[in-house]
Parts: sequence; structure tokens; C-alpha cells
Amino acid sequence: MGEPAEESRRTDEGGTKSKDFIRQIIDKDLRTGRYNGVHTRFPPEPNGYLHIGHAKAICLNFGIAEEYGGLCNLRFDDTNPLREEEEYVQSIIEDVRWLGFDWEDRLFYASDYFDQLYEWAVQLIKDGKAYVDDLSPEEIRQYRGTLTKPGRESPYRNRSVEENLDLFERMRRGEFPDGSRVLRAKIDMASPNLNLRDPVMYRIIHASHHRTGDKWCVYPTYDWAHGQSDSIEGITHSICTLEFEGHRPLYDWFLDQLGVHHPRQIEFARLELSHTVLSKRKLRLLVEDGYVSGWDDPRMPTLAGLRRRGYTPEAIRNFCNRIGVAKTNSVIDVALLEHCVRDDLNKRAQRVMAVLRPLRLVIDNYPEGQVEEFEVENNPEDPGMGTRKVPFSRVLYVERDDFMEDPPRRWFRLAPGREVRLKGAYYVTCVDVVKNEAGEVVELHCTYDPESRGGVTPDGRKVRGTLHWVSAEHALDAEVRLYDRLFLKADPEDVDEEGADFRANLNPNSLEVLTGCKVEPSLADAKVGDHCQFLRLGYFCVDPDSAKGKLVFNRTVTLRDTWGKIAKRVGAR
RNA sequence: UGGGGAGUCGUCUAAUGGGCAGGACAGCAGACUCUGGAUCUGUGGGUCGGGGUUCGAGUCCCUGCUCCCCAGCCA
Repeated sequence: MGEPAEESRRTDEGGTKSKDFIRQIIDKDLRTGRYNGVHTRFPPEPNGYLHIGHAKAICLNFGIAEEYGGLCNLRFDDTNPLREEEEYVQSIIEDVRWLGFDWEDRLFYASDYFDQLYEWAVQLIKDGKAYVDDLSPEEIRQYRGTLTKPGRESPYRNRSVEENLDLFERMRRGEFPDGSRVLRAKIDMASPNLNLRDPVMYRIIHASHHRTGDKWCVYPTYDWAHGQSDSIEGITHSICTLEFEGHRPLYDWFLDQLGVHHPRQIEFARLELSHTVLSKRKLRLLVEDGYVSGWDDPRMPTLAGLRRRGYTPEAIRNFCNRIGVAKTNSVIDVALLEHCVRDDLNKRAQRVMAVLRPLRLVIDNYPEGQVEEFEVENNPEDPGMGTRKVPFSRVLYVERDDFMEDPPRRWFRLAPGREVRLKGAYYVTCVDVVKNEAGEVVELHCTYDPESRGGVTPDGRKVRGTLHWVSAEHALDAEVRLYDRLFLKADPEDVDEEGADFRANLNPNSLEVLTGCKVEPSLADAKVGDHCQFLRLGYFCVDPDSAKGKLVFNRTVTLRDTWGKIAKRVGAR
């Protein structure tokens, strides 16, 4: 409680302290005594899967609570039985946990408060602050006015308290059909803020709710449920996104009329990420229309998708802490997210060798039938991760991309007559190239230098290139799924043709499935979810589609590719 | 058009009773390297426009411009 611990303050890379505007407001509230502690909440509606944008809100709410020695609740905003499902509740719980946050025994639902909300509505009616309206949805819209013209009062606006009480009670009992009546707050039909033009508090929905079943047929709207739920839970700072800014006067109004604990609502800009979409509607469309395999498709920006792709909670949390919090609408470059996962995996992922597009390499002067085992470091960033043995023999596989018959300038890899190092093993020199009738290179012949055992020679001569490889005889087969950005443009909504939508910018090559990949035998007992670095290629993780004897890897992200940039300039590839 | 918000390097984000516009990602250049990885070093690049006030303005005043949100019985 009170001031945050010094060491938990957010600092930038330079070490200077800087707090976002929300933390500054909280500091002030604590200083002035408006609140004595900090209690936040993360309030998702269970109508879809959580995505990276939610991660920002989760890290903000749970992070702030932690920093200030306060608490953060997980609360499902389940006020609309038509859209919400238990499946989503479960996935959300799983995702928030996976991200690394704990709400202890404070898992709540807005539906926990339906009785209290109903009582409070009755209280407002008695106070003459709410009334039952018989207008149809269409009429309500017409009476609301427009942005520039004030609304008109409903002819039912001045019913007696008794009649309102009676009607509201009968609404609750199920005497009226859906849409026939609503309960509205009596505020001001001429307000320039449309949210204050007698907003709807209850609507009739004869549908069963995932938690309250058929107990209710009137359900509170967001505006009526949210602030009161915050109040009941003793929330101090109700952090939400910018689009609710115009609702704050209403949030405050309800709480003031009721005279109950009054949290402060603070709005911040939701996260937007380049090369993807982050709206439930669009994500749902991608899933339902089969553009992706599901909510957890590794190309999806959902937490389930990112997890399957191989992103770690640490990488995502670090990302959320680095993007900042402000009120400016902004789009974060997905490159920052990629940087964060590389940064995390670089420190933790075990290095292994895998050949994605195998090319046979025969070492002519290596004894037939001989097998050597080389000890290779598991992670040069962390010697503590130890070493492993990798078998080597006369016939190997190397990456097709690592050989060029007629290489451009600055090519350090294999080519006729070139000598390279096979990581941790020997130097080999390409002496012959075998092609098929189509003229494609199908096999390389090399000689090795026995003196170079272990990857260094007594004469100390240098080779510029070091290649990864696997022994043909010992290699395991694997399927590897290469993922790329889901959308071609940074802004998927940037479409040329009239009538086209973001789907026109879908990247047709966002998924490439490679079969017949060869991986080193140490991967034999890799488990689903395991992360590793395929040397020189990128970070990968084991997909749930894997089975005994059938390994499937997802590429999380490539390594930074300096050669790729050079090649582009040189005009190679 | 009414109301509510927001404009700082390419992209995010600091600079808070006016005081050298800083960092990160991305880019570029180099060093190092048994991953063309990692690491290290260096480098270019910004205050929406126009007026003011001031010794001094991203910050204060005036004015203009641009962008976002609101007319669900969605959240």
C-alpha cells in the first residue's frame, strides 16, 4: 500500500525514472489521500479469445497492482447472454495464467452482481432517476437526436414511480417480449454527450446465461453494470481504453446518484500492431472463414496463437512494458515484438542443428562406415546449459541455400572449390557437384581436412563460413512450418480497390509447410512446447500436432538475417 | 456540423511549477565471432503550421490544420 517500492519502479534503459500518465495519476491519488491503496481489475467480455492487445491491458492492470502493493481482480463482463460463452471464459483464464498473473481468489463475474444491480435500479426508479420506456429500438434511435441536434424526451419519460416500479418488476418476471421495453436513466435528452441522453440500463433478453441460466430475462448494459461492479469490488482505478472516454461522465453519474464507493476511470490508447488486425470481429472472421486454422493458429495475434507459435510469456510481458502507455493512438511495429522474443529466446533456447531443405553432401575421403561424435555447446550465451554429442559420418545433409554454383561477391558459404567449416566438426572443400537431368544440384562431393577436427586447424587458417549439418544416417525426419506476417501491408486496412477489405492484404505466403526436413537425433524426445534455436535459421518450437516419431516444428521467428540484406543489395538469391 | 480526446526521429516513447530534445525498435557503418546469430562501437533522423510572451518555448498565450471516439436494447 502507499508509495511503490523504489526497485519496482519502471525505468528506461538509461536508468532514469519515468512514469506513464496513469501511474502519475495514481501517485497523486495516493498523495492526496483520495485512495489509500491500489485495486485494479482486468474485465474481459467472454466473447472471444484474448490477443496481444489484451496483454497490454493485463500487464498494465496486474503490473500496477503489483508495483503499488495492491490487488488486481479478474472479472468477466458477462452482461450479454447472446454473445458470451463458457469456452471463452476458460480460454481467458488459461491465457491470463499463462502470461504469469495471479488473481488468487478474486475471480468475479458481472453476473455475480445482477441482484445488487437490480436493487440499485429500483432505488434509482424510486429516486425518479430512471424510468421504463415503451419506445421501440427504432423509436429510441429517432428520439435520441443526432450529433448536432438535441434529442426529444420519450412520451413515457414522466411515468409515476409506482408505474415504473410495477413495469420494471414485470419486465423482470418475463411478462414482456424482447425489445418491447427498456429501463433508462433519466438524465438529459439535450446533452451534447449522447451517452447522457437517457442511456439504456436494462434490456429484455429471453436467453439463458452461461452462469445464471434462466434466472433473468432482463440484463444490465455495460454502462450500468461496469462502474457499479467496479464499486462493489472496491476498485480504485478503473483503467480502460480510449473509446470509453465519453462514457466517463455516465460512469461518474451512476456512482454519484447511488452514493457508493467511486473508483476513478482512466482511459489509455489500445494497442495496435503493424501487419496484423486486433479486433475481435476481424479475428473472428479470419477463423470462421478459414483464413487461418483456428484461434490458436500460430499466425494469429491471439495469446493462444502466439503461445503455439513459440512466444514466451516473458517476451510478451517485456514487450508490453516497453511499448509505453499513453493516450495517443499509435501502431507498434511488429518488429519490436519480434525483437522481444528473440531477446528472450537467445538467452534460453538450446541450439540444435536442423536442415530444412536437405542437400546431400558426401565426404569422399572420410572412411566409409565411420562415425564420430562431436561435443557441441548447447548455448554460447549460457555455458551452464552444457554440451551435447552430435554424430558425424561420411554422408551428411546441408542446407540447399548454403550452396551456390556461381556465388556472388561476399558469399562465405559453399561453392565449387570453396572451403567452409561444418559447425563443431571439420573443414570441408567442395570438389564436385552432381546434377540430375533437369540440371538441379542433387549432391555435393567434398573432401575434409582431418587436421581440422573440432573446427580449428593447427595452421590457424581462417574460413569465413560455418555451416550447420546433420548426419544422414542419424538424422530424424521432421515437418517444419514456416510462418510469416499474416498481412502484406503494415496497415491491413490500406486497400486499393473499392469495396475491398483487409482480407485483400492477407499474405498468401504466411505459411509454408516443409516436409522431409532433417534434424539432429538429440531432438528425439523433444516435448510439445519446447523451444530451441535451429542454428543459423531461427527459433522454433514443437507443435501440438507432433506425435511419437512425427516431429512438427513451428518457426517462432527468424534470426536477424544480415546476409539476406546483403543478398538483396547484391542482387543475389 | 455538437461533444470528447490526441498531435515529439521511419515507429513507439521521455523531457511535469519554461532551461542542452533523451531512449528503444527499425536503418546505416564498423569491430568481434566456430551461428552472416549474439555482443560492442559509431552514425543519420523529430517537437503539425502560423503568430506571439520570454534572455530562453515541445512546454505558456492566440490562431489555424490533421487524426481518433460518440447517434447499439454491443462492450
